[in-house]
Amino acid sequence: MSEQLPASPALTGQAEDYLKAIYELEQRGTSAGTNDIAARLRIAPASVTGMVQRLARLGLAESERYKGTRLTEAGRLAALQLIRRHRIIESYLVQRLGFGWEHVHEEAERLEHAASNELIARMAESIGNPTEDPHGAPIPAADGTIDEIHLESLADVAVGSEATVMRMSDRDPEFLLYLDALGIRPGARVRVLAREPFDGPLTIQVGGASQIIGTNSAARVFIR
Amino acid sequence: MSEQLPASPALTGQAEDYLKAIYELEQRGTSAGTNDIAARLRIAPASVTGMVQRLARLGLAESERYKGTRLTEAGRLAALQLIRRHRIIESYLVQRLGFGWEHVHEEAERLEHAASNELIARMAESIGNPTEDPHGAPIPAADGTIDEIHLESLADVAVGSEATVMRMSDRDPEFLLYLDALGIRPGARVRVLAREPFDGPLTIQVGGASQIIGTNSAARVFIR
DNA sequence: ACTCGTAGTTAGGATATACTAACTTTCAGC
DNA sequence: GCTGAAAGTTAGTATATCCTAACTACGAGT
Repeated sequence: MSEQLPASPALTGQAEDYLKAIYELEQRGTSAGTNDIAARLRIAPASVTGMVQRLARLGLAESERYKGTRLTEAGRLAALQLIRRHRIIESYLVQRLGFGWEHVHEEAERLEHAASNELIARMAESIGNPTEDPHGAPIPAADGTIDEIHLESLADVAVGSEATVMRMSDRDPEFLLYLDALGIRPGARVRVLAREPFDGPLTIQVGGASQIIGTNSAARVFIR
Repeated sequence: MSEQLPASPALTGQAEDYLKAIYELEQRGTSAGTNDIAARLRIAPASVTGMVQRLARLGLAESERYKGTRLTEAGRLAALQLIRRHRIIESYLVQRLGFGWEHVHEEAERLEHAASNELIARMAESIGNPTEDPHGAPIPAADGTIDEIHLESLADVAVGSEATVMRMSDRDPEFLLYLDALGIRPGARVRVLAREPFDGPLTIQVGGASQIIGTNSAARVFIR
């Protein structure tokens, strides 16, 4: 009660960011290479090498020279705690403070390092302990349990079928605004009416309206 | 809307803390000496010298070698922005998330550096744009306007008179818990029934109950 | 199995903080 | 106006990040 630490005991915000980046890269299969991590955090690859070794020293990651980096169980836990904080903050900002879903990522990116466990617990409770954030991403439980499901993307839906929008990345405000304008958000039903040849754009039906969406965009929307 | 910076453009959290410390020291008359700042921030005096020079280079403070440090108008503004964030966060945590008033200082100390102006504005609005925080401290307006009033302390109240509790420091959870147990919080009416000689403890009446409080404690409670 | 291009690392430096130890100023009181 | 304690500064380090430039290792394709 009196000793609420921000997160893992004494990890810097930066180190936390690395853990999260590595976790997310591992998640999407792209085993976390130095360049991948660097790209994700928008820093130079040379900077990654050192931090990754530090994380290894702390027992949070394992890295073989010239091979990739993997999180240890401890590292995974720490990453999931951070992700939990991030997603609860996002949800809270949308539900209790009227933020648009396209803005909350940036805000959460900063707050996730400063919020105590108690604050997170209270925010979560205030919005009914949700299991998904506003972009459809699952929120890890306080003990690190999480339901990472593999979802197909809208780009892979067969012409004529219908799907439910489940999830999209939270990182790009412009993109989220675009999706919102199309009516594409978690829970929306989408029917693919047509697909142009040579990997061309899709014609889709969302909430009665017919829309065109490019392959790149469709590939970033996950459905079931 | 899209470019909400945390505070002053590109000040580190540490620099912000120095500004706040200097502001608060100036406020209580104690013109901000190197040792005063060091004590407030719990760092070595030697560390202060460098930062103070940096703040001077940034146009936020003026410091003469071996004399004290004063904020410039720009520094004062930046400090007030930070204080505004701090006090709004404290108020929000108490009113909307059920925190006890004794815990919010610590939490706000971290969040104040991470919260965007938009978040602060939304929090403030959610709780009706209060003008005082839970400890009775005035909340600066967004433009830096503030009502710093000099208040007398409970230790100075004449025996037999009654006063309204206005304010106390937010920094010491134990002390706040103690005050709370006595029924002393902003708005409470207190009557001084007796004062022991030689600067001795006061007997006070709060909400019907009669209590004893030491001079040190009474000196930290401000009334009108 | 050789050879590049890509991925990754090391070397060397910069910035922001903080610390301790040693030195310098100031100023209050004789 | 001297002097010693308190206040403040400088010097030298340390850590955590980050960067650029230069070098090395790996592995895919001939």
